[in-house]
Amino acid sequence: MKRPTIADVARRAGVSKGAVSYALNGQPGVSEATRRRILAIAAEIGFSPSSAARALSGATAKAVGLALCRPARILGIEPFFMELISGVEGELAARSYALTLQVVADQDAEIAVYRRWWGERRVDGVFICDLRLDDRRIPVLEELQLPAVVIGGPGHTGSLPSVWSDDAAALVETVEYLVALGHRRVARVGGLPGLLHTEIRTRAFAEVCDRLGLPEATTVPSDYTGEEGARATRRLLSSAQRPTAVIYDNDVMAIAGLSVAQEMGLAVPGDLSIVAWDDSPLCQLVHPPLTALGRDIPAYGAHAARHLLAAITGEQISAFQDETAHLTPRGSTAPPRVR
Amino acid sequence: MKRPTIADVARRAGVSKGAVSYALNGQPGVSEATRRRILAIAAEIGFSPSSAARALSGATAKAVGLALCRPARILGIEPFFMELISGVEGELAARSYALTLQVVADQDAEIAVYRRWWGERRVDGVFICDLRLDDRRIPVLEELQLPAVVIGGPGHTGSLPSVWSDDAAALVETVEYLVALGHRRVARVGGLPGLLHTEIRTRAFAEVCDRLGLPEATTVPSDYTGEEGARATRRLLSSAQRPTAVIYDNDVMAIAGLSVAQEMGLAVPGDLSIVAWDDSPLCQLVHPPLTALGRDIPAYGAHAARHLLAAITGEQISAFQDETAHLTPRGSTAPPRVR
DNA sequence: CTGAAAGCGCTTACAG
DNA sequence: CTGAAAGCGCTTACAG
Repeated sequence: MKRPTIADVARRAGVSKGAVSYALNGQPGVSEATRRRILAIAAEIGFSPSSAARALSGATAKAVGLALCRPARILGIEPFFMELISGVEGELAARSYALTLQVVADQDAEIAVYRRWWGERRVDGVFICDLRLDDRRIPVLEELQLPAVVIGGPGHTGSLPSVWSDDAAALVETVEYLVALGHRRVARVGGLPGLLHTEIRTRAFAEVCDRLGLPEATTVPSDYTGEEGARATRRLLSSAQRPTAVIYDNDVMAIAGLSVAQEMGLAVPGDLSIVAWDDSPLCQLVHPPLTALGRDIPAYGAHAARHLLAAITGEQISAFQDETAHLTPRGSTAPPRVR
Repeated sequence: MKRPTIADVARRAGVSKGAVSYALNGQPGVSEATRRRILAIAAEIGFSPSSAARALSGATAKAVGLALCRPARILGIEPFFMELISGVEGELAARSYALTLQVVADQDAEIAVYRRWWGERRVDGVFICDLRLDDRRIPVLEELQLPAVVIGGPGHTGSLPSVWSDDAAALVETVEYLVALGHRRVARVGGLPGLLHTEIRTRAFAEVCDRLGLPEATTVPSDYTGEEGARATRRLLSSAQRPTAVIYDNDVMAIAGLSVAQEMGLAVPGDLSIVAWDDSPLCQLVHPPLTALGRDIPAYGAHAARHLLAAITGEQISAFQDETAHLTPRGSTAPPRVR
């Protein structure tokens, strides 16, 4: 089947190709009646302008890029990215933008992808995830002047705009809640060290514990997998002064921690309270259901997409603060049992 | 920063644009020495050919499309798609193909996306997931002659090639295993009705139960969510002749079923054995760990990608049978406790 | 082996 | 308001 071109539409409408282009793009230069007729014909013969031709003649590629740098098993098990993508897509689809996805092995590969996309003019802009301290991607994107929105922060984004959520505040709220329940020995199983949001949470945890006069604010670093979450939990629960509450940096580790507690004969929440960051449906599937820090991730993605599209059209945008995660208490937290 | 074009490379190399094109694409027409020099210069100034220009001049778009038709919360919670995408990406990246992802609301929207992609020449081919009986997407893709690979089957793919796994065989193996353990009342919580693989499993379940002389092979339809899995489980466990073993069509429903059993005071596996289809890391996070039917999903995606790329280059390909899921027995299955 | 040129399908000033 | 034409950056026959 032959793809219809703008010339086919022009011929059938009895106008020039230029007129068709104006009509399609909502530009002045054609009468309203002609525009209607052209649009009707285009729809009738199933015409969509060639994205290549459009991109080549100076218009935009109508595509944005997302490079993800996580191994397959972590990517699969964390609902975060798919929920984010769903939200991004909603916003993009409304403007007929495509999302180009690439899974990369490391930061060098990711930077190479950005350079290639830029050279190929394949995307009009990109999202940056998993921001790091001194992130090497930032200066590259600044140099290329490729529109970009950082999903994360605050700060450490160079001159790039960002969409972020106040993790420090959410963590403080959580610790204060646990302390209000009567907990004094609170520990944390953290995400990958080096990621900005991990560091922000770690610092906030240390500060709030210090402020509230809690003994030692232990953060055990981990990598978001269930295995590591389980191992970290065993270590914490085997110590002489074991914690009565643990905060996990994602839901999968929290579920693994719950299993470990049960396997070690500790009652949840009687002997151990558990809080999960990222409130996915998984948290409500286990027994007891997990108290969790949640927020609307698809909406977060939608905001990021909206800002990226604005940046592409040349609007001057800066940092946007998304909602702060809120705590939903469920069965996994309670006052510590007196021993 | 200005993007380098083929003309920049040609100028610096002192050759024509045509020569640069030949050198870049490994075509004859330039000497080996010249080719090397051109490639070195291209690398030096960071030149990547414009994908738009390339696509416009008759070459391929160097992109394939994947449209996903599931709501955000299901998309997020099922590791399947992200694992599939990871595998697809590995194969695509090796050939510098991009993956264009689109989340759609329903089949009509999905079909519209295919027509648009085709008209825009945005992709060279597409993957089709979640095959249905009498799938309306098949004739559209045949009509458009857009290269496509169906991820699913066997059969019901019209003239399109497919990559599939023998779900019927896996289900039979599972039921036979449960019967060998001594189970007689086996039930199943199925996936979305209408999806081909759901129907294949349902039919295989009915047949094997009949062959082995088991009483009534009940399949309760569901939708892959934990809530529905829990509800279906409550219904099954509340019946007079409750099953002693349940097979779930995904891991999330199985985990929900485990919670329901515990909430109803039934021991797993003593009173109830549980088998999950899709052996994600989640299955090992719960207590007891779930016996599961698993296979290598990233590899499945890689095979699909390899076949799609072959179809795009015009190779004649047909159906490819991937490995059959195999059962990994864990703590959630055992002989039924005598009552 | 190399160079000059046409053409892919659009967009967008520029005349009418 | 409309038409003719240049140009985006490649690929690929066609001459030399």
